[in-house]
Amino acid sequence: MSLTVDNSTTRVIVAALTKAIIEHRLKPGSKLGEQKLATQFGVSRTLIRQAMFQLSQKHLVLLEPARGAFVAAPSIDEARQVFVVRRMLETAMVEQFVDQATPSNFAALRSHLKQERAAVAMGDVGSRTELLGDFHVYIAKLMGNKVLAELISDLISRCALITLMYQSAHAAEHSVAEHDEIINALVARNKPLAVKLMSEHLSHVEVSLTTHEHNDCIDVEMFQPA
Amino acid sequence: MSLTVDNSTTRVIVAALTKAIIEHRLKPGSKLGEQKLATQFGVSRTLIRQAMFQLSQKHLVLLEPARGAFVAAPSIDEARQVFVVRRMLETAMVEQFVDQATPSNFAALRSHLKQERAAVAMGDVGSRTELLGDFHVYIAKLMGNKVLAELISDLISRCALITLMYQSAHAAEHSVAEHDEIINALVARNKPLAVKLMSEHLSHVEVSLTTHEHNDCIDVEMFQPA
DNA sequence: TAAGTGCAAATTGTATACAATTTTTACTGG
DNA sequence: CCAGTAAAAATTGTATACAATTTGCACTTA
Repeated sequence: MSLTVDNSTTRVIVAALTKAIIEHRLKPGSKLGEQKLATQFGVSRTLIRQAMFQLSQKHLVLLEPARGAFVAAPSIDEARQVFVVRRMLETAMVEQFVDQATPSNFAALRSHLKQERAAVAMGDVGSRTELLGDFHVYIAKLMGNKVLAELISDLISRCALITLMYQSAHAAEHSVAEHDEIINALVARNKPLAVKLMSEHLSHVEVSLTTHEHNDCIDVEMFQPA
Repeated sequence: MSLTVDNSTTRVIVAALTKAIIEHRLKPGSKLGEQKLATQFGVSRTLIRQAMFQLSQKHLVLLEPARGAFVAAPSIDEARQVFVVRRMLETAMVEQFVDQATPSNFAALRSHLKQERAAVAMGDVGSRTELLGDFHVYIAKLMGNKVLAELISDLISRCALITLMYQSAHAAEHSVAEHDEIINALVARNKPLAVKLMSEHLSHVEVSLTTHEHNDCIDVEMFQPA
């Protein structure tokens, strides 16, 4: 998201809660009481409120006026909209990248792919999803467009909840394989193929999510902040 | 931006400051002291801090840790990046809109254009720029994609400072004329033409901004909150 | 029993108080 | 006169206190 702010304490809280939400130790719909969190983290409500603000920006929590903060429960429809936007943005991005990419850019992507493989092999859901998403952000960064990179990062984090909720280990492996194909198309400077592969890749990810039904789990549950 | 939060008091403050920044009563680079603003608005620093957070999300102010808030001074280069992204997003949007738009959608766009003309005729810089930007957001809304609408809205507000800084009345009229042409292409379901016109339109807006030099004005100045 | 009412407890919203940091100012020494 | 430094003032960061609102529960009543 790249908030320019952040006194690191708040950042720690945001990171911990993000991890907890992503790992489903905090379930969608469950309430995040300020005092409860404040005592858990050993800080005042002030910092918790700041963290809630930032998490709401990441669409990980929903702030309801005078009622409090709740872990977001994004609808499948919202996720679908996100993927429509991602296809728009990322096919155009790939198209442009093919024209301007340098050999070192390709090397960087290949290096990143290696990390993805490692993470998938390890089986840690959190870092796996993070790295799979970073692949897309990384391309934007290599193009030197910070705005684009931030935007894609936002879009990915926006449906991170859904992704984590539904993406299986198998689908993760599939993603890595497709990233590999995309890189090959980029290296070959095959623009139509790269665009096609990226578009299909995003569709696959989307389908792998939306085929599952959206079961609202509203259990409130305790969690340990690291 | 659509923060889900907001107790209306903060919203008022954000709106007032946004207006002040956009109308250059608060100049880029000038400091926004918390206590000063708090007394001006007759509230506590708490609400001012909330407002600063939100304004930093809109890229209208820059938050520097332990140093305070400053009116943003976006670089021309950042604006250029924003326009690269907008072209990616909005050409794809138009492409899709041609396929799915209904006659009532067209009527809605025409109606909006009428408002734009009125605003440009009136000469109020603030509402003029707002309406010109809304045209783009409106298309996204008509497509039923809230995520896309929010995103485009963010992108527009992101360089609102620059737009306001440099867009002349003449350029505004030009924009309205181009909006008109775009609508005509959409109504004719002429996809390639619509895409081309949208792309060129965004380039024109961009050029009309970047041809000016970026003079950093760092004067600190008082302002009256309505 | 189910719905409705009103008070009590809990929770969020805002203001204020205190701590930590930065900026300014005044002073010293070269 | 200028650079460097230390104390003072101002400003931001965090915690706490109080106000306003919501939630929960006991109780009444049809």
